[in-house]
Amino acid sequence: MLSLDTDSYMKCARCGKDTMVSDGSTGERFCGGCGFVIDERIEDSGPERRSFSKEEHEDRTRTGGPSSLAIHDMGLSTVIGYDNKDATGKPLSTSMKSTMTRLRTWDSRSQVHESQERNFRQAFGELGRIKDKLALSDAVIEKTAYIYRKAQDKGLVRGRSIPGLVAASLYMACRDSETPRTLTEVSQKINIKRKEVSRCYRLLLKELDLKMPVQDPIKCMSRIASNAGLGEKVKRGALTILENANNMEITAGKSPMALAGAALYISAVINGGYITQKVIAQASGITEVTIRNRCKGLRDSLKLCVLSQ
DNA sequence: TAAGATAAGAGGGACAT
DNA sequence: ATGTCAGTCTTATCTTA
Repeated sequence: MLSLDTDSYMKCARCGKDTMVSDGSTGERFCGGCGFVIDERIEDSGPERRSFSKEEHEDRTRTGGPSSLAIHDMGLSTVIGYDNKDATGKPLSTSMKSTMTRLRTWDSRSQVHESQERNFRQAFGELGRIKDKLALSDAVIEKTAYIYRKAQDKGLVRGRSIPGLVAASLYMACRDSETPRTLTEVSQKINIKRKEVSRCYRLLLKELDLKMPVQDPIKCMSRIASNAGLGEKVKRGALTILENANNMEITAGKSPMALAGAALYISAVINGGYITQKVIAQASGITEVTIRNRCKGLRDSLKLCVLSQ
């Protein structure tokens, strides 16, 4: 009798029933039948390309997957249809029509009822734009939304700048999914002071009790290499340099981008490629001075390496 | 002109008070 | 909570090859 459009139907991986329920606050999903939990559902990054109504079908290229954490209600709300027909297609009686009108009103109100949800809408209004600017994957955006929701649950949003926290969540999502984006990049593209983002990031790290992997210089390397137009051979050379440096334990506390850049520079020089420190510096977003300093360290470690062999 | 050196300052972590 | 300290990175400027 109600015409419901919902995309929450999903079979449980354990019991196979259509009883998956999602926790509205965190986006975690569990099976209402057997209790099977899919934690961190954003880990499975395959885009959901299902559609359950004509409108949604036409719309899906713009909105991404029909169920997204980046939509304020995760796209899981029910919508009461407007055609005033029952499930078999027969017109509704007059009294039922007025009932449905009333239900519709309450239904639409409840969707934005909580201030949390309004907050979330505000926070994610421009996320799509940012995604394009930083060339990020859907998975990272989903993770950003997941982290932001966690922060919201902890009450970290109140009294703080929403863009700052979104930026911090985004940076955190990048770190977590090993997508090398620097704090500076993120803050520049979102147009917030780096300091602010960095403060929020540390707050999240502390309050959410999360451990972030240290940025891998090797991941940064290929990015710098392509920025600077360096070849495969140079990259391989830089890789061994970085591995040596890791073994020598001189990498702790150093900026991974700087290490990667310095390794690439040294490798390029060794392999006869002509490249200036300036180019590397621009490609990595690190100053020439820092590149030089890292070069010094890496060269020392390389010398020691050769001597000990 | 590229590379190296030096100095001053910002921002943050560790640690003690 | 606040201050100090060592370490990193950045900006700016000067020197060297």
